[in-house]
Amino acid sequence: MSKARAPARPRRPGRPSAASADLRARLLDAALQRFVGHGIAATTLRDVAKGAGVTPALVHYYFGSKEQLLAAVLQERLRPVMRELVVEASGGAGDFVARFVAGVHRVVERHPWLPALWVREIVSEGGGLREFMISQVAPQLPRQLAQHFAELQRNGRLNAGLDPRLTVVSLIGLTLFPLAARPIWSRVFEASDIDSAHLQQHTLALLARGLELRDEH
Amino acid sequence: MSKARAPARPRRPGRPSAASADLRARLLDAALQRFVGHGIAATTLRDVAKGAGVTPALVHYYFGSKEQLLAAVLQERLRPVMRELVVEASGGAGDFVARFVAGVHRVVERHPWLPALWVREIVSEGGGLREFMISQVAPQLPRQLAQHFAELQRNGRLNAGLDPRLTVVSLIGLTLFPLAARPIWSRVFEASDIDSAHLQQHTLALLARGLELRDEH
Amino acid sequence: MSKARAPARPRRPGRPSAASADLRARLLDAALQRFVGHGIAATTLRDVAKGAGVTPALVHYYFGSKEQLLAAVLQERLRPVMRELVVEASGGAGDFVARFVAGVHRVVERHPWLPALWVREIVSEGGGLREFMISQVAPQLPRQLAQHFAELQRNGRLNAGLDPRLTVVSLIGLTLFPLAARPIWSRVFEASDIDSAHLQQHTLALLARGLELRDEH
Amino acid sequence: MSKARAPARPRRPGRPSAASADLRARLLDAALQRFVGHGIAATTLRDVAKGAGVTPALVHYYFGSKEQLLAAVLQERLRPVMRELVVEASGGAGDFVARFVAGVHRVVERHPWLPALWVREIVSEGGGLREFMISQVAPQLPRQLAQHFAELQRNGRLNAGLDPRLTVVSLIGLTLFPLAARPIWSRVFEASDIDSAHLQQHTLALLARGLELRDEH
DNA sequence: TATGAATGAGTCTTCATTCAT
DNA sequence: CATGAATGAAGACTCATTCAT
Repeated sequence: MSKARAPARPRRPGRPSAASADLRARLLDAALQRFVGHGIAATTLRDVAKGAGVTPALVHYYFGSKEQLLAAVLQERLRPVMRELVVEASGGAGDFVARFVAGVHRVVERHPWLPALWVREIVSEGGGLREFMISQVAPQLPRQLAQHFAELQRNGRLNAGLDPRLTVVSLIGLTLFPLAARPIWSRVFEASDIDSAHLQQHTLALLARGLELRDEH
Repeated sequence: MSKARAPARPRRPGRPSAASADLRARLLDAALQRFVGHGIAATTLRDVAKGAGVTPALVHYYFGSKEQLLAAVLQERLRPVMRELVVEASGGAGDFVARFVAGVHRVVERHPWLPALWVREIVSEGGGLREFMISQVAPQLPRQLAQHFAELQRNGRLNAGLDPRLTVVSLIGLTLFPLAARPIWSRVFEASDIDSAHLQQHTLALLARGLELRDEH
Repeated sequence: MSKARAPARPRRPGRPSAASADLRARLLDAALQRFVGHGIAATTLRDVAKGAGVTPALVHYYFGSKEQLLAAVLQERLRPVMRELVVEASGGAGDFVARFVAGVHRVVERHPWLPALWVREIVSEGGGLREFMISQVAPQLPRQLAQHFAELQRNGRLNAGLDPRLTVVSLIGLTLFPLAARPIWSRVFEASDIDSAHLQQHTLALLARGLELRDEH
Repeated sequence: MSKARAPARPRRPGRPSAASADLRARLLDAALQRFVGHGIAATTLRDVAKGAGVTPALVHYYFGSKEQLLAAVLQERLRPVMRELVVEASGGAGDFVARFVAGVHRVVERHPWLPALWVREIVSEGGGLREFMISQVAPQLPRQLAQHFAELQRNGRLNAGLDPRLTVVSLIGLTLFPLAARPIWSRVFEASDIDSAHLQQHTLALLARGLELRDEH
């Protein structure tokens, strides 16, 4: 992907028929699946084509280039899910964090591929989506959260020893990260008994005390 | 047809000359750097060679195969660092966690590439080192920590709402993960003011309260 | 590390276009020519490609692998010719041998590459086709011939000093072998005057007496 | 071998020490063994080196190039054996042929690798030794034999239907060739009972009648 | 005398891409 | 709208050869 090639001209046909729209969706799904399971860089058009039961030439024909296929997956598959993660930065402090944690779990339940993709392609150095994340998604949610935490702290309703910005990072490190790492700790601890509810409960138990959240009376 | 040969002769010379030992180290460094920055799967021998200023054939000559190059990097670069992470699972409870956090930071300061590699190749689905981690490294440290937490909890010295095993996960999600994601939050929050000490302080502030650690008097 | 893929997709298109069928045939011809002239092991895809005026990648595209190219040449070029060699093991004794010798010469006239390929890849130690020969072709013809000779011998119509099995070997050593070695004796004896008919006549003169074949009256 | 490379300068050291002469012999033996078993073209210097327990660089050092290694094997291993094949073209006619057949068998008994090498590298199209054979060895023996047969025929002591030159070819096709093909017919006919004596007897039985040899009274 | 280090060229194979149909 | 055919560039790996030591 990173190897520069001749720039691919945009190819999308004028107005896709119903059948073609279906096929396009299947291609995006197949691509997303490979991206999640094997990484963007390691995914070949042949892989995607095989996953969708079509020829590699077709995949190229629909998207013009591998790069544009990636862009399409981002815009049409990842971005909507990212939007679902947005949480109202309002309400009582404890309630707010609880809603965030529950929100992450709810989204992941609907899109179980999210944590894996997020870890590999956003958190990882040189991940294919990091730029996308920073420029398109991040400015909105994390900064809002950080500002909200800062305000709570000013009002004495957040543990004074914390950094509001790092608190956002911690929040993600305690929600999305454990979900991404689940295959590992599940095996290491033989923890097949830990389900989503159990995990949420643990996370909230840690955060409630750790953040010293105090709802306004 | 396939001209079967010995699969990959052990290439390391009996007693390498000084120059050769240097070069070997340079190759390992170059490989590690690419592994960290672009992923193991996406790293070609040509990349490594270019990074070390030699020909691809030489890389193959020194290690016999890409697979053995990876093995060498693991044994001689990653494994020693992993060993440094081990923390005495003893001492007062609060002290113990503080030592863990400080230990992670100390190791990462010496080996800044660790978090990135860890995220991509261990946490990521299908990461090249997950098996290495689970089979070689993991059994020791995480289980010890989990048992230690369980004991603390039985003695009423750990937040009763937590799961001892997930507490280990949380610990990592609050230390190694923020260090891996630093390039992101550093840019999103324009947080060039946050250094290692500041990050540790935040983490400990969250953990001290969150875990409700109580040292025995 | 090795990016496992399906080992070699069956590449032959469902219904090849006329042009593609032509090209495929040209590739098989080019491969056969190299196999005959330089040996299977020493033939590279580049050689075959150059012989057919295409790129090496195309050869791989058509056959999937060097191994499968060889298989195709065997099935579609060698096997049919081997079938032509089969001789009815019946009729009068002298007539039978005459038919065999004439048959070999007739086949070789049509496929002049046969003796050379046969010597290098079947007779030679480790030849690429020996297994193919022994398992696919040999069981039929040579054993039939040997049994026929044995029966003739029992009936007193074959030289009693011979071994029926070795007689088959002798038959080949007096027909296929001289044809394979022709470039040599042709040069050594400057024997450009010896044509196929002359050679057959010599062979039959030797065999008629040597085998002491007696037709039943 | 056939790929033209930079011409290798002759390297043989001035006067080899005893140890070096031993080593040289071991290298020649190892090379011959590989040549016989896998063919000249498929034999790498590494193969030879491994067979002799030395480094590939040493093989190259001793012979200057792969081509010169081959030349050395020819001169010092094959040529002496070829000389052993020479038969006095004299004596009674039947006796003469018997001596030839016995001679071939005797030589092969001492150098069992001869038939295989001969088939692959002399008889085979493009074989590495064909030129060597034609230019260095052939002129002597085969022509002498042909002339002898021609004389015998003029004197009515050889089957008049034969071609004296082709008779030489037949002689070889009935001796050296069966010995080379032995692994095949041994398996096809499950003929482990056929030993050298049996084979000679069969061959002589065929030739005695076939050639209609008549000793002068 | 011998060899470890090093390399350019070549091995098979895969990939994204183009294009005629 | 879709794809089989075709290819240049790159993938890991091997080889004969050179050269400093």
